[in-house]
Amino acid sequence: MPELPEVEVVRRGLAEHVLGRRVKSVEVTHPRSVRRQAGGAVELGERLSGRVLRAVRRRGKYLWVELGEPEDSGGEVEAALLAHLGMSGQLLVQPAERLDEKHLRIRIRFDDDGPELRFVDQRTFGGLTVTDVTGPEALPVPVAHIGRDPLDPAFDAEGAVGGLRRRRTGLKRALLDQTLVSGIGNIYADESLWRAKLHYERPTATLTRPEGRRLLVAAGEVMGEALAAGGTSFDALYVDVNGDSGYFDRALAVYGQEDRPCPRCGTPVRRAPFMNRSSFWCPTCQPRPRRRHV
DNA sequence: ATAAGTACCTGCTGGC
DNA sequence: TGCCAGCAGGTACTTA
Repeated sequence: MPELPEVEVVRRGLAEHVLGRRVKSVEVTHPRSVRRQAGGAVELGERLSGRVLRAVRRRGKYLWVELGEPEDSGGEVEAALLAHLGMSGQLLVQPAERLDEKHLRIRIRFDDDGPELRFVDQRTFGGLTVTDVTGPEALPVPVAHIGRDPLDPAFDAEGAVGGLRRRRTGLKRALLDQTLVSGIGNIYADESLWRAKLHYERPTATLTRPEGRRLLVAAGEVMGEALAAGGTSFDALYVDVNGDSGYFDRALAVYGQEDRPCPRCGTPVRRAPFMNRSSFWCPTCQPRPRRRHV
């Protein structure tokens, strides 16, 4: 469910509501939500309790909160609370007296007895872990292999174009692979390809440099616009930390728009199965590539 | 080494 | 009305 814009909305919400707060206790109500944590629920609680939540950071769809001590004032960070929302994860800031959500998986209480942080996740593909951070950028270990995303000021677009052209696969598969460019999921892949007028099965090896630049610019634009709209929500599964939905779904050109007119040319949008999901595209603006030599 | 297939979950919708 | 197949925003592991 959540792709970069939705995760960034959550990041901003956390920055607003949990920074500087000291964790009192952690309650795990579903083991799968901590399956990536060495030592499971016990170790998560031990590594989190007593720590103060510092900066909230994000790369692609990964989100983490740097952990500090009550007395320190922003020295070296060695650990972080890492979150991935998977397909249906939510991080909610809720008053303690609020009734538990049906799919509440992890609850984090704070010393100040203010609103608690809840991880709610219907499908349990997401999870929380406390991990060490590594390298000059202090990235959590599981994030070290994730590429920068198009909204990162240090994103290297030329490098990413070169990387795309070196792959031997289809364009959309390459966009969904988070190692080259991160943050793009099924919705924004289709929207980016539509903006750049490229077919999702275009072989990456035949992509020209200008086409590659166009695609990455489109990806940055569409995700930036979605962020400004508060993200995309089709239903209550994607919400910000206050439980509110975004409204970028109204601006989607092709995703979920089968048989509706392409906003650019009016041709009915098509849908086809792709990687156990769906791809949506305009057959006029994004013609299927003719088989050509590389 | 890279790319593709499969597994992991719950809940909702639509067709029969 | 009920049942079941199909589908949903993602990643990680295995296999070729």
